[in-house]
Amino acid sequence: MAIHIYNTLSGKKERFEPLEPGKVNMYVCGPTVYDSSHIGHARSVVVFDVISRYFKSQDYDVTYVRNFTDIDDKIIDRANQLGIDSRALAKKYIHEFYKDMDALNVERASVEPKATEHIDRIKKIIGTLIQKGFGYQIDGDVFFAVDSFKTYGKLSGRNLEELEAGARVDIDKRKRNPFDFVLWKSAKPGEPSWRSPWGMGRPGWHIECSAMSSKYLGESIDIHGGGKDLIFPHHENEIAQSEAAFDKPFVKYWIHNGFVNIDQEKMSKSLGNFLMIKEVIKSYHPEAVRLFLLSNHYRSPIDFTEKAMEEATSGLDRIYALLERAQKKTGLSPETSGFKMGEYWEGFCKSMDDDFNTARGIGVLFNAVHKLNRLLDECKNRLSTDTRTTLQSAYIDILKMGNIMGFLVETPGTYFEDKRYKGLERDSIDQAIIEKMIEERTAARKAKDWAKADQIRKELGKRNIILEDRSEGTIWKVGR
RNA sequence: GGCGGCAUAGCCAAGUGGUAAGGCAGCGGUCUGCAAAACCGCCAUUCACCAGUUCGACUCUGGUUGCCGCCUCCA
Repeated sequence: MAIHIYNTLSGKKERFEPLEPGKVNMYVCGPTVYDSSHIGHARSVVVFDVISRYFKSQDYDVTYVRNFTDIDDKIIDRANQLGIDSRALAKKYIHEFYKDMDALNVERASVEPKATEHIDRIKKIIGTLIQKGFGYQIDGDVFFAVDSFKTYGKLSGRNLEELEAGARVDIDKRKRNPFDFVLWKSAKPGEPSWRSPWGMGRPGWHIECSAMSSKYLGESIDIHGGGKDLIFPHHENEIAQSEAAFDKPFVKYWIHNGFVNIDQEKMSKSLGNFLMIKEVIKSYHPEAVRLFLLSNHYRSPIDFTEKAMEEATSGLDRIYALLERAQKKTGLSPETSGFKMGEYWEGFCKSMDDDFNTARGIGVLFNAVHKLNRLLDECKNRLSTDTRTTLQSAYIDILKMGNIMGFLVETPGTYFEDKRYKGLERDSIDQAIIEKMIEERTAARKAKDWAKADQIRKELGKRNIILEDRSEGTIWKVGR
């Protein structure tokens, strides 16, 4: 079964055939580091993290490049505002990005290059573009002439005439065409700058990706990704630059993820409703965030709401509860090596092969959870060899699916313990008191003093403590 | 104005030209001292609306309505 990908360039799902068999070269636009990362960044990064993991699981040799834009107008503006050095600002937010993404269990990309470390290569490409007649210099600025690139607009499905009709771009009279974009920008006094044949300046936004992508992955690559908003103009401009400079198709498959809305509204500066990752993971388990982000198809918009997050949390609890139950009852081990993947893994792969349909994949995961719970209910005492094999197979499938989607990495014990601890902290509850009350209740139950037992449970309920009487003993958890 | 997307049960959400995955919530039951958890059963004769193609469409085509995104920095 081959992987099929929706390619923005063709507007269709296409069978994935890498340029070089068995290898995947993938470039994803990373953040401009002038502020903390928000939940929208999380979606993009998580989606491509899962795509990369899935390719690896299908035995592809993946080279994944995700850049940092660490020189840019916004960074300079913000740094000036704060009265600090723009390099220090960039460094700070790169550090924060890693902190957030580590918390979300995002794997590091193969290469994570920074624009400022590739200035020479950027200048070289700009030189080539000027020499080939695609770029022109005015004062200290260098522009790309969109009219010189015949297929300009092929990614976003626009043409220059249409664009001009509804033009709302800033009018720079020096440009030959309003849509010409800057390759090299002259520096104002005090701004970070590099020496160049066109004077002191810095790279334009788009050119860095052409430079870094070609350096680490080659002049033609398999996959280039990013948020939907990057299609125009950023990715359109990247195509123009790269193809004009190298005379080769730049990217075979373009993948774009949809937005995250907050309570049905787009995150925007005017609404001030940017939801930062560091804030979200204070309230919700990072794995629940991943489960939530992957519960819709990556191209669809997804609405971040408290309700949706609570549902994701319930779902995650359900899976961990099953894993715990399975381990305790049967001694199934999380060791996956040496076991063949079963029907659920197969179903999961089928979903993933269809344009990385994680939403369907999660359905398969819950089917497996359900099946295991049922089997565990049915055989209360002894397990037949057949049942055991079935159990082990489904169990490993679940872990493997979790591994691709980047959750279920904790042991159930740790997961629930951590959850209790956080709940206690949040509600300022004293654990010793809770446990003492539970002991009293256990004694009352032993004495068949149901009235007292129920009274204690009621008391605990008032403190948001929920009990479960299991055969091995009573366990407790903190409610939401 | 141009380009693109979406409309599936109370909510979220997959989906194939052949008759609607999954999750959350709800209801009935099993289990339990009672609960909780888990399990069993129920929960869209119907997929915005109207035409058309077809033996047959939620799935294809055309139109209508509604919502959203991009076109300006943005994941």
